[in-house]
Amino acid sequence: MSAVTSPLVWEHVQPAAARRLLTGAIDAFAERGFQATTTRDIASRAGMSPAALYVHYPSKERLLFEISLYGHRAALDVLRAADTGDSPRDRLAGMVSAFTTWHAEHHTIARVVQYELAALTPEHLAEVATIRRAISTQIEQALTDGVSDGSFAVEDLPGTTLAILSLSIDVARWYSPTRRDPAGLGVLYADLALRMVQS
Amino acid sequence: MSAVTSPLVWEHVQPAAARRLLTGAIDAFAERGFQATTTRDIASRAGMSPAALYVHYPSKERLLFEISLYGHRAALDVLRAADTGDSPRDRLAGMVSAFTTWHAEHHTIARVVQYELAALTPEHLAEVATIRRAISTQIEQALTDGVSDGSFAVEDLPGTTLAILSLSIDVARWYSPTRRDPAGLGVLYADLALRMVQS
DNA sequence: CGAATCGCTAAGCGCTTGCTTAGCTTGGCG
DNA sequence: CGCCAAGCTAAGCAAGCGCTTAGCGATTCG
Repeated sequence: MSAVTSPLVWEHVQPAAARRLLTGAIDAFAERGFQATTTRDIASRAGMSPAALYVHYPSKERLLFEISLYGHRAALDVLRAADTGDSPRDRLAGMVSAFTTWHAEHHTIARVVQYELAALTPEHLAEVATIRRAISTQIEQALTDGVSDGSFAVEDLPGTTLAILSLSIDVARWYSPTRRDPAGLGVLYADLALRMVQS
Repeated sequence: MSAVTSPLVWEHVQPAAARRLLTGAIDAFAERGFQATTTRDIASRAGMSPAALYVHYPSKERLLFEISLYGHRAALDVLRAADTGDSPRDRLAGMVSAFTTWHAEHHTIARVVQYELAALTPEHLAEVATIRRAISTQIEQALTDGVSDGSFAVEDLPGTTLAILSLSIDVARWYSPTRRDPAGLGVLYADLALRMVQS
């Protein structure tokens, strides 16, 4: 489906120079990490002088926050859009498949989203943590419903929720586009998740 | 020594000042990341002046390499020591349980091991990559044996190997000692891994 | 004893960092 | 035309970086 496989769209970031800075920052943060990335590096990826960055963003951290916030929202949107099955089984399979595929397809931004949380200010981290809790709840609800109707057998509900999310999230750490295709990985992981919980 | 790093034994690092620098570096790297950690921070955790670090280690990167190398070797040793069951089922359960427990118990060093690879020099990274391949092989062999004797049904062998390892490794990202105990987590994850592959 | 060695500190070097300042160019509009 | 705001650059500042140097006190040993 298009929501899952379509590339991330950044048209809402205006003007174009701000957008070039943002996408350049995503690449740089994913490659080297936030701390090892210099404002000079980000600016040069956008074809600008270092000072131009501060016309559009007040700080390097703010750039990270915009990326993190948008990335978290996109991931939650993908999860919710995939939560459409008729049975808990279909819902879980659809969500794990979509969430995994998203982390593979957008592994660059996913890496920033998942591994640079510590570089955010406490206020910005709190804002992002709200979205993270919603993501977790989305999976946990499907598991709860499956236990209720007898299709799932789950002893440790929070632990199993965490494990399933963890599996998809860790894709961002190791994924490389030359190794396997995102959609196929989504199918494999949906199957593994189902086997983990089915009664 | 901090409570976090005490479970691992570092007596082989001599003299004691070098050991204090190393364990201080583990805590600092795990907390802030390699790039955000200063040599002044590491030295002050060991109760020394910054210059004293260079009496024992030629560079900050070398300190990371010693930590990464020892951590990888410890993880591989734990896996091999747990590969003692009579059946593929027992072997896989034992290894996943031990590997997961290790990542929870030593999540501080595990974080450095898993997330600071990019800060190593190419030569040091290559040395560590050899151990990582051995870790992967250890799990893959148990799966292969289980498929051969019919106890496992695995369609995508490298993909499933990666998923099982990924599940344990990601524990280092989120684990906090206040949330759950390492041994219980090992048992849960061993069960999840078995359900993923059993025929 | 004197000389050498070990483990350490105070001071600081050369460089890079995030960010600021001053000023230029461009295009829209009366 | 003159004026101004938007978007940019060149230059640079204060602070902090990894790492080096010079030298000091304690210990070891011929």
